[in-house]
Amino acid sequence: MDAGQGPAGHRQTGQRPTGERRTAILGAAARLFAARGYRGVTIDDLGRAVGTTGPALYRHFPGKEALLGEVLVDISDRLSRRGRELVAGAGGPRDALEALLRGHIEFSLDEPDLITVHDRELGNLTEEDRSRVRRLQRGYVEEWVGVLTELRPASRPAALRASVHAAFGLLNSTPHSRGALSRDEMAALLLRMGSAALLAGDPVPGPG
Amino acid sequence: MDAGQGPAGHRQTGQRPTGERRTAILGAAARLFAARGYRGVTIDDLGRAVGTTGPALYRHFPGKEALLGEVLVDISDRLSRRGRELVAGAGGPRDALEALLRGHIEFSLDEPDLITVHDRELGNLTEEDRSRVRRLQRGYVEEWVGVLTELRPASRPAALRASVHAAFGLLNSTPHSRGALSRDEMAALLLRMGSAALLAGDPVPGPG
DNA sequence: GAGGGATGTTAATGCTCACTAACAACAGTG
DNA sequence: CACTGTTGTTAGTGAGCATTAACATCCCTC
Repeated sequence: MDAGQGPAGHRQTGQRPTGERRTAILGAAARLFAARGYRGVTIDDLGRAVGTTGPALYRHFPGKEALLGEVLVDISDRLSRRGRELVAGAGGPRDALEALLRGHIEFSLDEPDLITVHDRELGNLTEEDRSRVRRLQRGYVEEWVGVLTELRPASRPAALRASVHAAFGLLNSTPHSRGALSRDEMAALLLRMGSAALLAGDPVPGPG
Repeated sequence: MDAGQGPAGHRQTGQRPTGERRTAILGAAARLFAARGYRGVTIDDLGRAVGTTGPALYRHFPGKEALLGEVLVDISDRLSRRGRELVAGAGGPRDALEALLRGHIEFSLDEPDLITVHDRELGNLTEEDRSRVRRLQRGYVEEWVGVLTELRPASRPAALRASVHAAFGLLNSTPHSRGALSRDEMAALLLRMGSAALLAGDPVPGPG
């Protein structure tokens, strides 16, 4: 039915297996937006970062806003999808919580740029992209809230949601403490702290 | 030696007791920078927010950058000064930690705008302002680290520092969970979570 | 080897915005 | 009431920047 290739049917030199440039631009965008903010990065900066000039970007994306949109939707999508999978595959709420913590920590240690951009740049999105990202974020939060509901039945949903946001703040702090600890030490520390914080939400922690 | 008034020797109508306009501009700057980011706010926005036009701002500040500088230095200064006082007035490390937590929570609930701007806009500062802010922030962090050192003698300084940054992330999450809980409920929740997180830093929490 | 699509390049274009100029109002002081 | 300093106002001015136009390449297909 078709030639079996993606939208751009190139090969041979191995330079463009499919959308390599596109992916490179998205990566550079995440990195630069994290470092200098959306408004602090110009089209020319982005082009230069991937070895072309600025306007070449318009061959791959309709504009700067769309670029940011794609980056943010991608992060939110990966986080929420991962959360759903982890919870589904866990044995019980305790297991699920640890899996969520480990998953989020892995993400924040591997991709601090994406974490940084994640809710710093919501305001620069199209109305449509913004609501997409918000919906995905809400879904991810509710995944955590669902697990916490089983572990802290005495807490109201509003308190659980606030707890989850607070835990995200804790877990996402890695961009602020770069390099002091090894990756494994940092992961272990965040796991202990995050776990303790989330389970400390109830005024009376012991059994009902 | 002088007329006994500030730099602007006005009164009578009661409109400008001293630098009222100046203070209003700083407040508007904090609010608008928090909402839309430094680059997303124009001089005209700032003027309009305080009932004048944009260029009037230059009668009070040398430029937009100086405005941001003053806001950030002010926050950092208040936080670190407060931290020093609280620790000095505490009975022991346990007391001091609780005082630091309560103080920081109060600040973040009372001035979410300042918290939001605090480390989001460091990159837009003059080199000089940036290093001033960094020095103040470091002092504040070290205040916390000093207290934690007594409570968790088994932890290395790097781990303590990372713990403190993580706790700040947790405590500063309030802008993300607005209005769901009452102020007092939120304060209590953050105190429990922050305390648990900071004391959970050691692999083995018990004595020796 | 001509046609065509994908991808780049350089040169506009037009808007936004920080900052400056030139001028006005006004209060307190001699 | 002239004098002066403070604070505003309305028009520039010039730089930066996203986007578009017009024009090259290159590769693949026929």
